Amino acid sequence: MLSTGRCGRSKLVMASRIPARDLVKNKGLLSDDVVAIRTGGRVVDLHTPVDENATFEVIRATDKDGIQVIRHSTAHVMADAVQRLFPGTKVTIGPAIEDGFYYDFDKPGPGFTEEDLAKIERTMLDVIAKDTPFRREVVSRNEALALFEKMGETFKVEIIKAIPEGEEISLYRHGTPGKDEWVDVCEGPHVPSTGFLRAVKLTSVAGAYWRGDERNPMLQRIYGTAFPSKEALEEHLRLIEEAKQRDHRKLGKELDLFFFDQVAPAMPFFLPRGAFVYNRLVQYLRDLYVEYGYEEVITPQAFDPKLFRTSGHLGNYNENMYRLWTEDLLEAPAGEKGERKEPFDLGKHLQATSFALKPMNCPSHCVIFGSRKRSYRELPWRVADFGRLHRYERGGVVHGLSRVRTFCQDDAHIFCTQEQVPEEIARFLKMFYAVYKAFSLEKIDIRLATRPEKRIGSDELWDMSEKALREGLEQANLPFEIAPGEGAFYGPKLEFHVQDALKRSWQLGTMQYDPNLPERFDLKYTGEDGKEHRPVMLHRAVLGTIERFLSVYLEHCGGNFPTWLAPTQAIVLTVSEKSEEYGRSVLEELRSKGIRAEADFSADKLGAKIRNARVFRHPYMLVVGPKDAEAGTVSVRSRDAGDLGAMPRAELVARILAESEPPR
RNA sequence: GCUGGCGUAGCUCAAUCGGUAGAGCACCGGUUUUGUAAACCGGCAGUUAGGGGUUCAAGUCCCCUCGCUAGCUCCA
Repeated sequence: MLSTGRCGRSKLVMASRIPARDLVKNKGLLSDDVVAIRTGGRVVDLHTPVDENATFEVIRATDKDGIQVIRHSTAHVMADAVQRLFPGTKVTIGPAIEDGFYYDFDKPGPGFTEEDLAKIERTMLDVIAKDTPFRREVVSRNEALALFEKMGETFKVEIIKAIPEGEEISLYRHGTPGKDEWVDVCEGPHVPSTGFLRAVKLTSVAGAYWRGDERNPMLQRIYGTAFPSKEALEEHLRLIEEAKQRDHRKLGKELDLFFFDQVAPAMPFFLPRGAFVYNRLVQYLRDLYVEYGYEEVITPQAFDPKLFRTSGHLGNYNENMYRLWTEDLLEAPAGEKGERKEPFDLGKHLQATSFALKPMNCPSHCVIFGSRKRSYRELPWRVADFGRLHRYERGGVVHGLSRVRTFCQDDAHIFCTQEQVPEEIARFLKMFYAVYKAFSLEKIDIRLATRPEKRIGSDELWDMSEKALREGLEQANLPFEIAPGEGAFYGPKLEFHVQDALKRSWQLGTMQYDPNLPERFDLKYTGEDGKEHRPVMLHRAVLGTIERFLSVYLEHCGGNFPTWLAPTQAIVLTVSEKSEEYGRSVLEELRSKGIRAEADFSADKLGAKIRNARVFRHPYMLVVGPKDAEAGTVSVRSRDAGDLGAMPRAELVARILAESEPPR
């Protein structure tokens, strides 16, 4: 079930086929760590019959594909253990995933508990200890259906029925035949025997919909992971622990950056230190906007719902919009001659009239564009907006700063001609890469998301828009992948997937091609030919939202903001209260030079002050005592470089100022 | 929204079977005057998220609401 590979020619060439194991053995390549081979473009395990003359390469337990084989095999062992411990539980699917595997179960009664996981894990270890081989068997569709119908495995029956006619159906068994054998319909591949599974761990349990559709019944999903060795598993668990330590919600509290309160669910309160970082990010972008030719506007917060009816958002995204009512809306408007045919429906009336908090900036920018006659000479017009947006996100999806109900995008729209699109994309990409380099986020994968099934606009229009984005990428000479059907309903988009220090990938910035809004707002410019033309609109954001970017960046840098972004760049620590006067003069000098400095003049011992300062991860700690006062120095301890020794005050000031601008 | 889990002082966490709500940090006061990762003493701090119920007795058991959380679904 790893993938839906094809194997339609098995009947014709049976005579010359041998198990992959024999093929590997014949070539003298069989060793303990071989779990599968790659041949004819697919991965098959050692149980699978292959052409005896096939060319192949071996896949070892430590190879990427080998680990997938191990994980999927572990999923089988887990399902075996679950069905043994919880009779009546039905199996569904159990694929290998990025960090491990899962298996979805239909369990009668209550779900699995943490204690259940421990029990299941122990039973799995028993199965592994018995080291029985995985056995592969090819059966007919009817044999497979009969077997799983008899077992009452209704989900498996559904899966078998969905396998296309003519495709080979294989079963995999492990355990002792006639005794404790376990069978699953499965395409493989699997490891040779259960004993190959040396390092397994169940991690969590959660609900998941059958076939990923929320209209379907919810199943119980158990997540686990497996590695070729105990050491690799431990390293993985260590990384998870590290990620927990860097969780931006934890760092936000520790560093006094932001917090949440029940009075405004999923809406962050930025404290002074967090607000500084937030504003510094915005300032950074504003500076780049000067360089890249953007103009910033400020637009209203709340709008007559007519605006969103024009844009098409009302109706489609009604349930995600915050609406405002005012006292006067609660009364029925006076009808014509005081007579009304239908009773007053307050709900409908409010829906029609109450203002909406803007969930995006684009409609306002269309209003601005359309507010007067425009010339082709004005294009491309790049209009930026740091407006506050609100979206009522469903309860289960909000998460720290990464998914909130009020946020700010580093939003801009580019109104231009069709011909200008590739050039604009290239220009955006240049800025995008400059920004991410400045944050040392340098591994970026680009995906071109193309037309989805549910969409508006003609195929010709989509052909043109997708071509424009593609040409932009090609012009910038950047590699990209296609994400078929992943585009927005109104146009294709570029997604930027950014990898952080812990090798996790995040989608942050975006660029979207939108031929829809200019149409709906009937936007026009006068061309060189004196005639009216429809402009094209590009939506784009570099960071995405400030909030989400901050969550990713916090975890990326572990709270160690670079000097240019740190809310406090240096903290003065006096050795004793006797040095307060000198410390104060250092503090004032730094501040007078525009350095963000603080001081700890408390009666704590120096060790305690250093410890406190380290918790806040200030880039510089400046120890001052009688010796420094005497020499006019500060003893500098750098967060990143350690003890730098005594330094003249002017030298320190120069050093910090040199680090106070973002890298370019 | 769905399936689980959780909610105790500003923070991190205790509280046995349903039997007097407690500790460290932070904060406030005092002692100490310190040279590179936590000095010492004392004090303040709680409608145990909110509401209802069971019970002689509820932080603990049951129900509802709110919030958080792991996933699922969603993300214009």
